[in-house]
Amino acid sequence: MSHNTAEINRRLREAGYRVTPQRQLILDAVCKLGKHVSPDAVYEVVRRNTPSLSRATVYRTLHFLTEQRILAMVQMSDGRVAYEVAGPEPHHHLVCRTCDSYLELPHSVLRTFRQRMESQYDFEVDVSHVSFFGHCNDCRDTAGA
Amino acid sequence: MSHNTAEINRRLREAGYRVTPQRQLILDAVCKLGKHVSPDAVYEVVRRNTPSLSRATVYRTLHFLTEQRILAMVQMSDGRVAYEVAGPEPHHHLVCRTCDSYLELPHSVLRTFRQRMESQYDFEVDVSHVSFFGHCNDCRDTAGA
DNA sequence: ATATTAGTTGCGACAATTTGCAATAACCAA
DNA sequence: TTGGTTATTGCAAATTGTCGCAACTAATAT
Repeated sequence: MSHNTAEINRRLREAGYRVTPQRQLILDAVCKLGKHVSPDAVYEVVRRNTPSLSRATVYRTLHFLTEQRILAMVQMSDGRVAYEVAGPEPHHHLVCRTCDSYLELPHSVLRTFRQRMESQYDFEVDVSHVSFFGHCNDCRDTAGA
Repeated sequence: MSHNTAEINRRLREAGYRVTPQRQLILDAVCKLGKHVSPDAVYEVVRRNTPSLSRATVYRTLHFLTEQRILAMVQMSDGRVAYEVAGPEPHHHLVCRTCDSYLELPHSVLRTFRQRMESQYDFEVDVSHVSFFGHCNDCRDTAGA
């Protein structure tokens, strides 16, 4: 269990939201499945114990937990999204378009970029969990261009 | 008309592709609709003149013209994509999560970032038309956080 | 002009995700 | 513990985007 259930529940209730069995099941599933979990994978896991839990609830809950910064959403190269438990420090991803593997970047790599956008464009960039796409060392030779 | 039809047609034919009425209609529609056009908006426009033109063709053609670098694909904040006629120089976007407006950034802002990823991680970042999300000057006050 | 051939299209089915709405149940107060 | 309020769920339908395949047609050579 890589998340503090009691702490999370308190946060949700304080913000006026409810702690439901569905939300706990879905969070546990993401947690158990590890990094870059697809909505469908979550659905498959939770439905084993709770067949009545609907797909719509999975999607809505993943969004909700992301808004609450309990989960983080990661863009994959095919346009779909995956989720992971949000650590204390946000980080970024280099996602390979060919093999879908990824590297994690420290949050700091975008610090100066963010400051520049701030001062030059008055635009506040959301720099948590940005995905960059391209080709990893193994795939760049075969990928052409 | 912000694109050179004859030049584009020549490029396509030289690469072994065909210039079809559907492709021309779709390109004209993107052109006419301006920047950040959704696939559905394109579909609605072209079907007025050519009701038989299918949704699948719109999606396939937008992808195709993007691969040919005649169009550029832009990620919007809700995860969907929009298209625009690709200028000679690629550029990036700062997209506001609240009002969906956007600012354009010169291609050069990511040059050093790209070089850093290259040398530190052996990862070749695709830096054409990257979208960053956040809040523009008008929306940041009301957006909280 | 006509035939050839291979790139494209349209259709229908499918997969992925979102949304409206009525029923349910978490939370809080009494 | 009970009741009221309202956030949340489940269902089903609607959206959005993809895919396989047979029919079609743009481009080229004859």
